[in-house]
Amino acid sequence: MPDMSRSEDAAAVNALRSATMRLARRIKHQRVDESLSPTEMSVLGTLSRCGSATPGELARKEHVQPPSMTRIVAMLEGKGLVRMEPHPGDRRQKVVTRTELADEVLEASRRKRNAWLAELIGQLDEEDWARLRAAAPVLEKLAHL
Amino acid sequence: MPDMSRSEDAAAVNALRSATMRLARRIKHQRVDESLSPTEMSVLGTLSRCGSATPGELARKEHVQPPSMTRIVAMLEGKGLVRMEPHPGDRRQKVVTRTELADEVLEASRRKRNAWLAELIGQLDEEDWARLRAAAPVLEKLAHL
DNA sequence: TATTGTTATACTCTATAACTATA
DNA sequence: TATAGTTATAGAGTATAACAATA
Repeated sequence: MPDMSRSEDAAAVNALRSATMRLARRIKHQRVDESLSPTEMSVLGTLSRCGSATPGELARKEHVQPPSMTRIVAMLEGKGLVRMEPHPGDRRQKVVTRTELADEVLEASRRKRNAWLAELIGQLDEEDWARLRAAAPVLEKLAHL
Repeated sequence: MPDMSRSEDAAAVNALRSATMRLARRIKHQRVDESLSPTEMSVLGTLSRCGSATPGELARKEHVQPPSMTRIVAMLEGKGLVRMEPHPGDRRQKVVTRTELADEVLEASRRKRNAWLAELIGQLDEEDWARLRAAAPVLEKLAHL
C-alpha cells in the first residue's frame, strides 16, 4: 500500500486533488442542455446507472433532502425525462424511471463532454497520453471506492 | 498526438471524464469551513494563485457576473479574508488582496482534502498508485491547458 | 461615450417544518 | 407509531437592469 509519509507521494496527492477539481469544473461548464440544472442531470445519470429508484433513494444518493427531490423529479417528469409509477407492494412509495428521451439527453451530454476533453487531450504528446490512459482505470476505481 | 478514432482511446477519454467528475464531487464534500460557499473558497484560491485582482477580473475568472462578485467580495471582507484597496492609477477600480487568515483557511482546506484523498489512495495497491503518480503531472498539465 | 463597480430587484435551487397517506 | 412523499415557506446564491463615478 502507498506510504504517504514520503513527501513525493504527498505532493502527488496534492497535484491529483487540485488537477481533478479544476478539470472537473471545466468539464462541468460543457453543458448540452442549459435548461437542465446540474442536479437534474445528475439524477438522470444515477437513474442510468441504477435503473429505477424511488424518490427517497434518489434523495439519499444525490445528498439532497426529500422535498427537493420531489421538486426535481416533478420537473423532470414535466420535461418528459422520467416516468412516475406506483410502487408494487408499498402504496406510499413511487418508482421513478427514465424515458428514452433521457437516454438521448445523457448520451448527447457525454458526447459533448468527451469531445471537449478529447480536444484538450489532443494537445498532449503520445507519452503523456499513454500515462493518462494507464491511469484512467485507476481513477475509476478510486472514484468508486 | 493522440488519435481519438481508436475506440480504446475513446473509452479511456470517457472513463477519464466520468471518474474525474465523480471524484471531484466527493472531494468537494470535504469542506473545512461550512460558513464559506464554494465560490467564496474558489475566489480565495484564485487570489492565492494570482496574487491580487480587481473585482472585475475575479468575476471573469470565476465565471460570475460583476454584481455577484461585489457581494462575494463584501462577504469575504466582512469575514476578514480579503482587504480592499484603491487601484493605483484608476480610481474606478479596486484591488482585492487576501489576508493571512485566508492563507490559513486555504491551507487547512487543502490539508483536509489531501488527507481524505490519501486515505482513499491508501486502499490501492502499489502498482495502481505508481500509475496514478505517473499521471498526476499530466492531469495538472491538462487542467491548465 | 465607454468602463468599473454598485444598488435594487427577481429568479433558481435547496432547506426546514408541518401535513397526508400508508405501513 | 413510523415511514414515504408532498405542500408551504424561508434562505442562500446568482442574474439582469438601472445607476454613479471615473476614464
